[in-house]
Amino acid sequence: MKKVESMIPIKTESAWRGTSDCRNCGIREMVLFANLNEHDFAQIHAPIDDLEFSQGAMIYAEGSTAQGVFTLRSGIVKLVRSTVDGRQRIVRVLRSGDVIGLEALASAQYDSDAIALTSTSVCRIPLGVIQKLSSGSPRLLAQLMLKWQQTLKDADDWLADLNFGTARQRVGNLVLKMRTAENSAISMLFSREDMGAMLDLKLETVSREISRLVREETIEPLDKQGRIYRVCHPERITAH
Amino acid sequence: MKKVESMIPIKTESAWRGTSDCRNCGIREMVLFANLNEHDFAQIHAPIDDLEFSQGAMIYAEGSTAQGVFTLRSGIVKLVRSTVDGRQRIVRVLRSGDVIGLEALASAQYDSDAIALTSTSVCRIPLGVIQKLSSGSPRLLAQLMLKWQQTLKDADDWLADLNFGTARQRVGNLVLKMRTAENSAISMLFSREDMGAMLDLKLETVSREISRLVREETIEPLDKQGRIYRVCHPERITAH
DNA sequence: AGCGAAGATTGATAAAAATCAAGACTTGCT
DNA sequence: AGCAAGTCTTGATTTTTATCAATCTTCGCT
Repeated sequence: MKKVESMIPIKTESAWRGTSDCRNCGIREMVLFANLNEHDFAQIHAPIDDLEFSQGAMIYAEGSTAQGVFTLRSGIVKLVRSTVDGRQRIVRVLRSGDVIGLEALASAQYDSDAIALTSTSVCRIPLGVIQKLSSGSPRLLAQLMLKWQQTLKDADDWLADLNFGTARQRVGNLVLKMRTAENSAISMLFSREDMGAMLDLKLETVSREISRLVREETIEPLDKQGRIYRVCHPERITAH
Repeated sequence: MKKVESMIPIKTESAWRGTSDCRNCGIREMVLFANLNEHDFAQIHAPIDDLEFSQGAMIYAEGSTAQGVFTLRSGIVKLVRSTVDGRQRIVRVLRSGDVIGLEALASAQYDSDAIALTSTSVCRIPLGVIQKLSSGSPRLLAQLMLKWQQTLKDADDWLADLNFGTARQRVGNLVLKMRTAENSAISMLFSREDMGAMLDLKLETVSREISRLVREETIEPLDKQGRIYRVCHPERITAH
């Protein structure tokens, strides 16, 4: 009953880019180490690796033993679960500043596959580092709570916004959700098959709804492969 | 555009049943205070209230300021979010031993409505108690991580299992998920409208699929209102 | 530049679910 | 017991989405 996709060998190439200098990290305010002080940093004894994954590479597999928690510096990552009947369901998509694999802190294993949708740069923080800091630094503890809460809210948002209503509404809401942080008029999408797995729609239906949005001039394609769009009239998606 | 349901005045009756004696709580192993010792308990200075909510009562509202986190001692609670277009979406259902409103720890407000589906008994733990203990007790901290992780996994499970596939599969999976802890052959369901809001199906579709399961003798009704069923052949739901 | 593979689009048709509508069953109330 | 309100069930029909199938585009490769 295995689907063809699962036959394709999973790429696992990742490149070690060095050890992170967290004190001077460009996205430090967004992530776990946001408000640590020198005393906190002094307690970090294990190296925090800076890793690079290419598109399609698997960052970790569902059920595998966890070495650490990841911070997504750049790129887009999908969390995939296999359902009872063997199909693949994308439960969420993560972007810069998000924490990947937080669940490992509690159970030392991952609850889903994490796969890079674009080439991706992450920091891997060993579980021991977080465990040590969480009891010693109230600053990290607060940040950790915040990340748990954001992750949970994200999960619920994903369910409430993207898996409810007609195909038109779902595709529209995904377009809105995938607008970039830098420019809220630009939305970066995925392959039609991945979008289908996110929205519980078939890829043809996704394609039709995207085409319709383009035809109605609500969005405008900016590339030739149908991945980047300008959102001209977001209000037309929200409305109705 | 408001739906009729939202016009119905929300019942808020709750009864104070006293102050909890957490040391001797019957479900202590299941919940936050699982492995606290005497020293930890001595640090609890605010009273933990034992509250009772009747069916349909709201435990808290989305966006409201949080006084505490709740532990569900008995009963069933739905978490409801209003979507952009004003409809109601049930994001999850919680049962005995689950923690309600964990998100309040990070942001001091709740991310959804919590409404009792049956009459319900909860403990309310003031935020301050958990904040104090989480920095002082590694035992509570570990338990807290575990609850975050369980809650997140629950959310993702809900999405992957219950909002994917045909109406038949969704209703079937809900029946399986709602089997009671005491007797895995008994499943306790909800109003067809609530089930629809959980599965993103219309109530008539839910009704038809339940009828079909009964007709095919996969499940057997045990009450007259269609809330309690015996699951005779769980394998028929999983299969195909 | 031409070829081939992978992905996207579009069309025709079938299947699934929503909608509209009627009737049946439960339960609480007087 | 009888009535009323609410919920559940079932049927007929329409709308939406899936399925099957045929191009069309883009992009990497030689």
